[in-house]
Amino acid sequence: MIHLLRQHIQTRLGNDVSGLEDVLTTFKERHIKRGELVVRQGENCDHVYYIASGCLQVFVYDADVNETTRDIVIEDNWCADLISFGGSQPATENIKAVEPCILLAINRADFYHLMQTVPQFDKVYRQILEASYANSVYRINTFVSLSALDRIKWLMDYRPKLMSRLSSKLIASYLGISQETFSRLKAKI
Amino acid sequence: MIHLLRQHIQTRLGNDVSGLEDVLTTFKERHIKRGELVVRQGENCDHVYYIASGCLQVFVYDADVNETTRDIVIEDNWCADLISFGGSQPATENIKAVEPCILLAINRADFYHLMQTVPQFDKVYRQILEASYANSVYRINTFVSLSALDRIKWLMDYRPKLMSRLSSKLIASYLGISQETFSRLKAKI
DNA sequence: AAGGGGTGTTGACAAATGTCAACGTTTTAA
DNA sequence: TTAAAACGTTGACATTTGTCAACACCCCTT
Repeated sequence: MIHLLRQHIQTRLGNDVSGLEDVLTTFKERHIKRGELVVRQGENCDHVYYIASGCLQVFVYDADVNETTRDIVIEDNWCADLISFGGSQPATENIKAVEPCILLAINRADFYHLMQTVPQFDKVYRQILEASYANSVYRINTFVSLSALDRIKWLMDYRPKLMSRLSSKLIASYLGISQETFSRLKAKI
Repeated sequence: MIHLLRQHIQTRLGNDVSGLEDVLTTFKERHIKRGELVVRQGENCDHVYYIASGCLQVFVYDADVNETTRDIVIEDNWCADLISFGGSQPATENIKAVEPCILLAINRADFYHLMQTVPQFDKVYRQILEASYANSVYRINTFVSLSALDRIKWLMDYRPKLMSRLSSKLIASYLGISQETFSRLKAKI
């Protein structure tokens, strides 16, 4: 699965990335079953994951112990509790495989080693951060400016893959509405 | 006002930042009146701003042309449409001074020049990104997991300064609720 | 001092969304 | 393969939140 990561990086930084093979060999392949937790709230998130295949849910529990989904991340993207990873703090969120996943994982020590020894690697990290941030910005704007119905339409327009491949329950939680409301509003479109 | 920025950077990177004075002289001081727009949706955001004093509102318009507030940023923090700035794209958001502000601005060309010539400067940028991202994460989690009342309580606990110094109208828009609902729920606490 | 615009609060009502329950369907696990 | 569990939909009703209007208040400006 390393070839997917190689391609991911080359697409973004060009074909001439010095030290690329050193970077690639540092990642370990992990196979995760559907439903398995990759990061648990309260524990330290000391890896960053490249998703070679599958789909991860990033969530917290609300007052009634429902899972409320902050993000859904699919293959060819990065996922981690970056705040926990960067600050060596306990994770404030959980990360769960909602499909069987193949992840390429790098631990904190190796990560910082690469940051110092491979000049281009910090560009990789910056791009992960920028992409995660941009994603968050759009998401907040949907919450402050759109109704539930319009958030559904937004999701259909901008992340149509999610609608078809994930359970209604998960999508509803991602949109911040109940499963029943989601079912009813969907029928209206 | 440059001394505030110097202190901001030294607090985060230590007192021995090589090239720090080169960095500082690159910033231009801008005085902004209350109500003035710093960044306009559709135009390019080609500066990053350090807020020496005052307060900025980052917002978009909803379908009814109400301002819906994605973020509120106070002094000793950074503000920009980072997506527009980084990608040289039109800004998707507006930024407005909700108090008289003193900003320290750096334009894109100077910014990238510093990134290449001052080794530590990209750490500054990374910290801006990380802080912005962390802030977004918490904010999304309040929307997916909390009711309007609990979002108000969250704001009182985690950003109490905002409650006392900003108008109710602005806070309500930041919380994603109407002014009237905000007024009523406040009375319940 | 007087007028005007924005703000904050409150009431009455409407609209949106949540909760609980029921039921058929699909998926999972033994 | 079969039983159990989870899922998706729908109905009835409760709760939350929004909208519109009125009004008092404050801060401007003139």
